[in-house]
Amino acid sequence: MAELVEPKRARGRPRKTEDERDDGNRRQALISAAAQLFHRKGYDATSTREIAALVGMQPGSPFYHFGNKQDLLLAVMVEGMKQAIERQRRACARLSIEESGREQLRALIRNQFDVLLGPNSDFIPVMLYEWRSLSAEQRQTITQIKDAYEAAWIPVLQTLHDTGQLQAPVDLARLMIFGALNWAVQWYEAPQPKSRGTARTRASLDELTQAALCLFLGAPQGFT
Amino acid sequence: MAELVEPKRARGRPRKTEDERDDGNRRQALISAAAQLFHRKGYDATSTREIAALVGMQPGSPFYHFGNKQDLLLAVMVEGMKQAIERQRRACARLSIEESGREQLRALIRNQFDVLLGPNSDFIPVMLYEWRSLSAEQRQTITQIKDAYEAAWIPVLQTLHDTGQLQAPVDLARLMIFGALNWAVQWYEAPQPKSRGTARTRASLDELTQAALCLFLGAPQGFT
DNA sequence: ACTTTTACCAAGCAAACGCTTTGTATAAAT
DNA sequence: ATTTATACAAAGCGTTTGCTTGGTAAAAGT
Repeated sequence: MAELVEPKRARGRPRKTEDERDDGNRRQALISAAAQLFHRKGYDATSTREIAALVGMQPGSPFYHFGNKQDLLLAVMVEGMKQAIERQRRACARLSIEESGREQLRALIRNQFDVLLGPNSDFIPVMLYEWRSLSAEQRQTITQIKDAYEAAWIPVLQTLHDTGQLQAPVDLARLMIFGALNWAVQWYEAPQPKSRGTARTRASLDELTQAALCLFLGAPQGFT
Repeated sequence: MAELVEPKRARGRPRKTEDERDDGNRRQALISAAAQLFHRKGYDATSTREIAALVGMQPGSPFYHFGNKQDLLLAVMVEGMKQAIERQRRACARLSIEESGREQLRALIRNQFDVLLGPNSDFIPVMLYEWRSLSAEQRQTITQIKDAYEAAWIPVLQTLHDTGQLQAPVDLARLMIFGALNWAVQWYEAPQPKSRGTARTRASLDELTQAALCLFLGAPQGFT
């Protein structure tokens, strides 16, 4: 957090070798700061001045890295989806081959909760709740990326539907399941690790995952 | 729609009899216009000038009826919840006594979709997606009203849980169910009544309700 | 007849906003 | 040694914003 403000970073032209180098970690700092503020206060209620201040820049400087405020918003979303897709890919790859449909769905749901509520989770909530502020073509861009992310869910839900574990139509089920999960950013508060007198215990992400599975598929049971 | 702009309404002091009169339909027009614009463009992206223009007022005039922009937002939400609670009350009252838990939930879900997506449905989406723009005390106000609205769901879900039709914990189930339903405002498009060549048929609110019931409770079945 | 209250209009103020422009220190490339 | 591209700082421009102020026509009350 303090690291973002202080370092008075290296200047001058970095080596732009054929693999195109590390490509500006100040730019990345702007994206992170923007994600944080967009998440906490919303896109319209966040000024570019605040974002600049959070990374220790002057008010006009972010516009060297981004053409305008909208482009910065798009960058936040693209960055978030890049991470989410990569994590989903790994979560699916971890599953042993021919795992049950229920366990496949569990892995997808758990990953979604992680992306929504886990550490470093400012990006995706911004994408979910601020996409109205994008231009039409920007919307098209992230819609494509989002479709690619959601595509992984369809075969899993189809299998569950075919085996009778999921009764609702697959396309509507997908939309409603995403709703149930995505809505958690509105109410979820992470459990405190060790506090003395907090009244109620807060649910962990594993408990949320379990509850979601029960809600959509019912209690675990043998084969039909 | 044209009615809002034209009439150059009656002036002068209305009779403030002991039942306090009809209380300003110009004020109501402002609330409706604000709901419409807040829903379409968001709170921050809507200026008070636009709201004034939509009802045919000058830029400063809304501030005669509302102390500030936030108060107008709160009025939109309170108005929406008032309607929603009244409709929910009527929907529950229509049910015959000792109806099954499943049918009670169906009535609640159907009403929720109506409130979210039916005609005159600008108010509640504004409440769901713009409550961050309220002050702390305003948030408290609508939280109380919302809790009263959601309270009707708890005994129904508890019954379904006790009879084994709903396996997930009641409190988490409630949150996730509301998520699944509320999220529909992000993707739902009403079905066109009579068009020639629209590719896919869009789901009706009844179909959505049926799909939601199947998703949460599974296929309908006899008694355990 | 007169006073009061309502419901605005007309005009504008101060602050904040996104963004542009100009200048400059630094470091890589030549 | 010189050039060139980077990564900003500094200043500010024009517009939009929420909101205020002062005035006023007309209905309602006395």
